Amino acid sequence: MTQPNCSHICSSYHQAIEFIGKRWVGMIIYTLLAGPKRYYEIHAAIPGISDRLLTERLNELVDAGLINKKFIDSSIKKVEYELTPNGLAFQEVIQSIQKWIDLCDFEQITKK
Amino acid sequence: MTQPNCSHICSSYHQAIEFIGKRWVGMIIYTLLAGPKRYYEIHAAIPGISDRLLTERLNELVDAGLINKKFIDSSIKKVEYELTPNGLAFQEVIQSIQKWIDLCDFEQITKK
DNA sequence: ACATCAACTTACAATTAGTAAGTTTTAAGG
DNA sequence: CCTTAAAACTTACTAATTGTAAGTTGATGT
Repeated sequence: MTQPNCSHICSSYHQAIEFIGKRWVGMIIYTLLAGPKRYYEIHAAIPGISDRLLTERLNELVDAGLINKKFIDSSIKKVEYELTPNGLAFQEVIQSIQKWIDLCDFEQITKK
Repeated sequence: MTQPNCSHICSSYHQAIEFIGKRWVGMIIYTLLAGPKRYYEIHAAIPGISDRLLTERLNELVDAGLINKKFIDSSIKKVEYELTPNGLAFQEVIQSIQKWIDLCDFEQITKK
């Protein structure tokens, strides 16, 4: 599977995992799996995230094509975010992470 | 799937994705899927990682129970790292990430 | 005995994240 | 309408994490 000096697959995997591993990205996508949400709803659903980082991560996710930003009633202050097909497809990654957590009792891992 | 105010599953998922999302963690596990490796071999297989962070991440992964550290010939300077069963199980997460990358043409996403 | 290599450490600079306060539209109440 | 408040950001600044580069320690090889 892995060549000593890794190439195409390895480097795109590297890029991908560093991108989706950026702080809060996983949680934001997870939250939007339940359907489109307003900015303040996402904020409320993710305890601990700050305005600054939420805005930044949302913009990055929009740039990456995983999220769409919609202005409701063409108003600047009524925004809705929703997953694109690529963002939705990420659900399967989340499910495999959840399976892995169950399998290896992750709570115990982080409680040391 | 997701309740408005997320609970047990959500928070362990959060912990898990923040942990595996820490810089280089994904790459280190990926590299060790090919079998046990010496410190310098892991270092060589992951372009860009520094000594400092490699040591730090390896220690964290050992603490989390995803990697075993073995001293060869009981020498301090001959070390081998290998995945534990929990670490190995992470392979399925990696595979789902790779499927997702193929599906959504990730190269294009990061090249903006 | 000397140089070299593996596996770290340490010190410090640069980047990224967290905190808190301020802005600007929009909507709602009196 | 005039004021207040909320949504969706910005900005300025502090704290934490990462990157860089050099140094340390204990084998190994010649």
